[in-house]
Amino acid sequence: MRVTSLHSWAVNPIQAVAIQKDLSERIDLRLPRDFSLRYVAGADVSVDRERERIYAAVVVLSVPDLMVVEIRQSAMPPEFPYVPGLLTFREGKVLAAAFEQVQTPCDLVVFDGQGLAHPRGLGIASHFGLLLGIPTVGVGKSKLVGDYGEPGPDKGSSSPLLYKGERVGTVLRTRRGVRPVFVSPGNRIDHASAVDVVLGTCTRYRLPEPTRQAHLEAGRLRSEK
DNA sequence: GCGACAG
DNA sequence: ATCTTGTCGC
Repeated sequence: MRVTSLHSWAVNPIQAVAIQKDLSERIDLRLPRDFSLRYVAGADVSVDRERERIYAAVVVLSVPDLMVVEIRQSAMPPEFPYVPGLLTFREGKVLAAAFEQVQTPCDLVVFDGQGLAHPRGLGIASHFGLLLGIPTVGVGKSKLVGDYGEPGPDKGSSSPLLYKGERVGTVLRTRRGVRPVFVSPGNRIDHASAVDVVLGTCTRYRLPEPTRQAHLEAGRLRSEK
């Protein structure tokens, strides 16, 4: 996959915020007219503070069978601290290196984190949506910003996530009884479609397969040796 | 000043 | 994110 160089990764928190404000203006929540989901990818990272190493994995699955068809990994020293709201600048560089190796023509990517549901409207899913040029969805295990009502207990139950008077995502129950996940559009996708993609890629676990598989692969890379 | 705070 | 086996509950 081609990762557009819209900016440097060698920045400080002040510059990172400026980049987010600038890029957020380019977010488009409209689904491409010719969109069809044949291959979906998932991305995630694992961090080893002891070895001072951050491991990334991008896994591609076919749709609708959800079989893993490609796995790409990358590792490097962390160069940016974890700061709520600036996650992309900690995980971005190593993730980009993994995406560059992907050969399968992916139609959409699911990220472990927020998309639109971010202080400046540019969570990791939105940011990479711009860098990759294809639809992206953010699926966070917890909330970063916004208010919501607890969704019902059944799988598929949801409630809108609101922030500053706007809808920024959906709090979605992906399995009966489990804690809900926070789904938000990255770029080039709407709220309803984002939820459809998540429900369509969830099997027997709380997290969708793309992200779940990526999480496992990042962990395996970290464990080898 | 106080509370919130993706991974 | 990460430290970590068994165990309580649907």
